[in-house]
Amino acid sequence: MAEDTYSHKMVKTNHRRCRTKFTEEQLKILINTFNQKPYPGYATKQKLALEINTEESRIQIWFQNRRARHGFQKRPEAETLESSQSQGQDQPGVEFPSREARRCRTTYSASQLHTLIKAFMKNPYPGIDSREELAKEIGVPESRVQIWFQNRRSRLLLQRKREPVASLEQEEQGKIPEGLQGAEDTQNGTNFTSDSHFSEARTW
DNA sequence: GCTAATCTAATCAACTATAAGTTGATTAGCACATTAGC
Repeated sequence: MAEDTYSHKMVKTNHRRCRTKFTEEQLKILINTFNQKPYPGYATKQKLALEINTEESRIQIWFQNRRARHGFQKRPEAETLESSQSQGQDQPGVEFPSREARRCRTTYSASQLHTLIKAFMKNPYPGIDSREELAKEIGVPESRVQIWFQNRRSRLLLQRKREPVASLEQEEQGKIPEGLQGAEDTQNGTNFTSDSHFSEARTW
């Protein structure tokens, strides 16, 4: 991460991403935007990121945490461009404008996928350093690598639950990532066991 | 239909201030998260 590029203070940690420390001015802008637009689209997040000189992915996380911790009403379902104009009336001052455009969907090439899958088989929980290295290698933002690993783990867990027998056979044939077979995470010394289904072995 | 993007809820962990609260980062998702682009 080009942490020196950004104006917020970064604190070095071992395996996780450095904790972002927003300045008062940055928080003021974030809170102000949140009060008007608790579900910003990609364009808004990008604009905010430029404005307060941070990464768009940090804005995303900040909004997620903010929504979760401030008793905020969940996003109304089935918003449409036409009907959404009247949304948000239950919360004075809060807009639920038409759902803004998402980030453009990333399309991975065969070689990018090959690299990602290879890395996943080595360690399904890469730390920030590994993710950044991978991101650099395949030429995508680190945040995309993080999302790819999240989705990959999710799909694999789902697949294991739906087809436990088939998954076992795959494991026997070595098709399941080592991380599910008790391989060691060399970055933090954490052991992953197949029974743990990833999460219970997380001991940051 | 597949899967990237997004979401909630729970939890970990750094920080501030010195025991506990705040908040950024990470994770799973269970009648198997949902939404949406290709």
